[in-house]
Amino acid sequence: MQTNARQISENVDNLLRPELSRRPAAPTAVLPLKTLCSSCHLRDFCLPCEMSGNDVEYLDNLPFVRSRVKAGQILFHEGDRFQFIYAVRSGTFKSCVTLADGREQVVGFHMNGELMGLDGLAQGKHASSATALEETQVCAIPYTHLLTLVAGKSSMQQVIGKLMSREIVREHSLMMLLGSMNAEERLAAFLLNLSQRLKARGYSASEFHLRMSRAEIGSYLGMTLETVSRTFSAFQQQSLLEVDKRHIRITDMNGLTCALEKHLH
Amino acid sequence: MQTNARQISENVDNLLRPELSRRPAAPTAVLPLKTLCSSCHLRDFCLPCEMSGNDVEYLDNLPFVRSRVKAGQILFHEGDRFQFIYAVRSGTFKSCVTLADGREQVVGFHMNGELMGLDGLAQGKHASSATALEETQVCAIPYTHLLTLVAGKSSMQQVIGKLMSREIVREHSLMMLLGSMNAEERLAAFLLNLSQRLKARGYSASEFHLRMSRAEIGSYLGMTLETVSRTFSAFQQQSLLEVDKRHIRITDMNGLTCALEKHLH
DNA sequence: CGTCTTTTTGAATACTGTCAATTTAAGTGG
DNA sequence: CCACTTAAATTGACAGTATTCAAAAAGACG
Repeated sequence: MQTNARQISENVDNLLRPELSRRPAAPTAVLPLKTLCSSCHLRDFCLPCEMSGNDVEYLDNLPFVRSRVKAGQILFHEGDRFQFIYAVRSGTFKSCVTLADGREQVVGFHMNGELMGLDGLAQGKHASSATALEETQVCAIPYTHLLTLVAGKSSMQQVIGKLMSREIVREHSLMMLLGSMNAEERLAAFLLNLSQRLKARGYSASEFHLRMSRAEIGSYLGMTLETVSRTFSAFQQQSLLEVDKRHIRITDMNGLTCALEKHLH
Repeated sequence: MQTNARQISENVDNLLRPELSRRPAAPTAVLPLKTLCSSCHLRDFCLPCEMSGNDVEYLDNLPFVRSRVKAGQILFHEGDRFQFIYAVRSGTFKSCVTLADGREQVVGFHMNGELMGLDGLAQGKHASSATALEETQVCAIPYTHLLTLVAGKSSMQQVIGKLMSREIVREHSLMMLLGSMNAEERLAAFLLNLSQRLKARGYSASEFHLRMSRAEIGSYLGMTLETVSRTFSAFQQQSLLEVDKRHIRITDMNGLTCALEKHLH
């Protein structure tokens, strides 16, 4: 499972600061091709979002590195030194926190254009780990470079603050979900959220493939994998979904939305 | 319950920008006394924490305003325009998010030195509300002023990022709690966290008064007020605590810590 | 083609929620 | 100061939802 994750992280690091490099970078892990933020097809979802055109071109001076992470590999571990924030270019990640006794909790799923690693700033160490759920590509953005780049540019400083704040808001919703929803509401909220994010990226809102296992969904939603499976079956019986393993087709979007508010009489 | 909260917020605003004031500021709500960050007794917990001495003195130029909020009053509502971040000077707040159907979830309790309102940056509107649980005092720090003040001072920019990141990390723990702990573990985690924060502020770690109701604790921990009450009784029977309504005495700190890990065999 | 993992489903259990009654504390007003 | 009202907390009985344990089916992979 968790193979050369640190290796990759080091490779990214080494490319950025070759003078510190001890080992040659693994060519399979790093894509030397430089894509500029200003011309990136993800610029409306990623770091550049909410920036003015000028600011985005300013971002092009950022020495970030694109890197591949294969399914099951870990991009960064809990406790790793915080150096980069990562933007997902393609594929899906999960981020997890681990309890002393080994219990693991999925705290987020991340798809293209979304940022990971912002929780590392607090302690200078990552507070969660990020694992690829499929073949993925990420941009590793060196945080200190980003800081110096935006110094003085208050419009750009704001953007980073906003992105962190957005993460706080996102976690609020998840706490709401975990704290006061039943199994059906949780899964409905999860699917509708996924649907929206896919739609915003130009994919179908009603038909998609889950990149995560029942166990991972369960960990994220605070329930067991069996309950996740049963709830999928229940939705199918209510003719809200068609489920075939990880392939989902939402046949009654309104009905699913109602399942979110079913709790009240 | 929720009386002149917006009023107070406006008063703070008006004091800072008197040219916009329509109504005189309520003198009971605002304390004109200026306390400097550099000489504040909370500087090690609040905004100045992790700043160098020079930077803290720089903070003294910040035109923040101290304000009183009485028990039950709301400092800011969900959806209010984001202008200030608030630092608790004394007393306790809860912050809540509300679902469309009216369900409310407590997402945090805040005591002296802790910041509130950072979630408002994302949308320019507060994503949660803050309600005083007792007689309180807060410093209202105008965010745009703070931004201009730290512009160019990268060491100070960092601090704001760290504070937001810390909030993300804090919410991770709560998600862990809500997602994978049972009632006893949740209450134990809550009490131990409270105990630590009180201790850090020079109060007793083992004996304290809860400022929040059973219902508020329950909302925060994702359980009903009855279960909270029963779990308090259970801890009392296990001789971990002595409970008298809201007065708590932890008689077996180790035992309580063990209750956090009881879930494993 | 066999092994391993993932998913589904069933049955029994356990935990927490719901409903209800009681106690205690805290105000309120005559 | 006391009767009255209201709110908060405790406790019991019961119901319901989700978990646990177990088994079987369906893919995925070498």
